[in-house]
Amino acid sequence: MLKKLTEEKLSELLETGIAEFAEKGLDGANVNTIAKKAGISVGVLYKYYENKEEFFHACLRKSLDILKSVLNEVTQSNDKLLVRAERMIRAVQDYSKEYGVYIKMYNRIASENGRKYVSMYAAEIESMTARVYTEFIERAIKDGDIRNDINPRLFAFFFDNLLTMLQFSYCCDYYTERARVYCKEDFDNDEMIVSELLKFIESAFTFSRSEIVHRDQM
Amino acid sequence: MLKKLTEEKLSELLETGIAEFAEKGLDGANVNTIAKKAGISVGVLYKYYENKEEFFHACLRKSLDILKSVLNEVTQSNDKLLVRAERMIRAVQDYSKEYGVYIKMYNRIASENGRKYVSMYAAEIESMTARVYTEFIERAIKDGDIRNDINPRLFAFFFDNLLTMLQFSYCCDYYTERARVYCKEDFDNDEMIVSELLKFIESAFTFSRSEIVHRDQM
DNA sequence: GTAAGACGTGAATTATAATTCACGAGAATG
DNA sequence: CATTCTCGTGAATTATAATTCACGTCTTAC
Repeated sequence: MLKKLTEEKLSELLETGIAEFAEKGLDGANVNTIAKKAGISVGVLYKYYENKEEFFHACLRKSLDILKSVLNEVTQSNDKLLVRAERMIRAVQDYSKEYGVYIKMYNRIASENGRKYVSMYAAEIESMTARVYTEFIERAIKDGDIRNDINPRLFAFFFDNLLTMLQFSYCCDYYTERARVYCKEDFDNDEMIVSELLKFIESAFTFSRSEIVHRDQM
Repeated sequence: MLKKLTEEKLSELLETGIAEFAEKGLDGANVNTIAKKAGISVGVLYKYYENKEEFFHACLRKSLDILKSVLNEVTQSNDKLLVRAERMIRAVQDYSKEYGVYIKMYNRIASENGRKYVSMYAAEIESMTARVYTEFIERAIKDGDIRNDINPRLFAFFFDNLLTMLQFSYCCDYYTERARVYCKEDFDNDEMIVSELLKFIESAFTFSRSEIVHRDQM
């Protein structure tokens, strides 16, 4: 059973690795199994990658690059904050099926502890979104689109926290179950999620305490 | 080097296990190492636990029980939502040092995939908070303390998402780095975090769009 | 068409770590 | 005080999975 050379086999190998690592983690996944599933021999895997960990990092990198490019696409726009927020929420929903494994990979490094590379990845990955969100919020404040009594960096942080958890909820077993515990059948109702989350975010960003007429005082 | 019997040695063993599993995960941690660190022999560990996985579950259970009891304590109160929210945020800050390992353990099952027990744990752990938060929001709506145009379960979900991410940010390497990327030095300013997060939550819960006077239109 | 070089193969090797067990040592029973 | 029973010890065993390498096939250059 001899194949010629490898071309997009390499890509397939990475995809197989991603699937396995996403499911079992760096320590849990088995290199021999990955090679077999990818239809190549272990030997050649080691021709391309020094060792298991290096291979893992290659898988991780590919995952993150894909996520970054998707994010980049979704982030590009000059719309108002809430319009962008809605676009992003919908993107999370739409891409969760297709890019679920990559999100799982993201979730995996995110739960690694005590490894030097963790904070490297964090800095790399989060810097982009942090900058984008923060700048956007700053601009929105300057333009008078949203309240001006907030710390843009922190609000960007909270905003991303909500989106991140939403991603996990759609893609990772535990978080999916958790979301179902909270939301019951509404979790399957994409429109409901969009509108309620937008409502939540909109209020947080739009209003300043002092100018409010409390509904319950009507 | 012969000890008598084991008493709170068992507890120490669990704590040692928790520390290791929290750091390296089920697959990454080494049973022999754990036993050695706990000052007992591997053999006796296997007298008490069928195998590594069962031991892991014992560690997990202990972690979760502790977290649940802390949560229970913090959750108990008849105060208004925002007062409770503030108490919870502060609790997250205060307990993050002391209970950091348990949160890491929580983070670990949360990032496990494709294991039957994951959804069991999720249902068990999240049910409690989901019920508490949801009921509380429902009551607040009925009492007219907060807006009534929201889905209580979803808002409870979003609220817990924010708290969960805050916990992770204080306890888990990746999330800490991520928080720092977003918040810079403000992440060390506990009061700042409390007040901004409260501001974020307060608006989300308190105001309904139609009754707002936009500040930027002044 | 053939010899050298390049590359993939997968069984064999090795490393690591889970699990066992023959051996005391102390406690309990008589 | 002897006997038995209980329980901990840690080196030895075994299981699992990472890594290697002797071999074969294909490619290419002449």
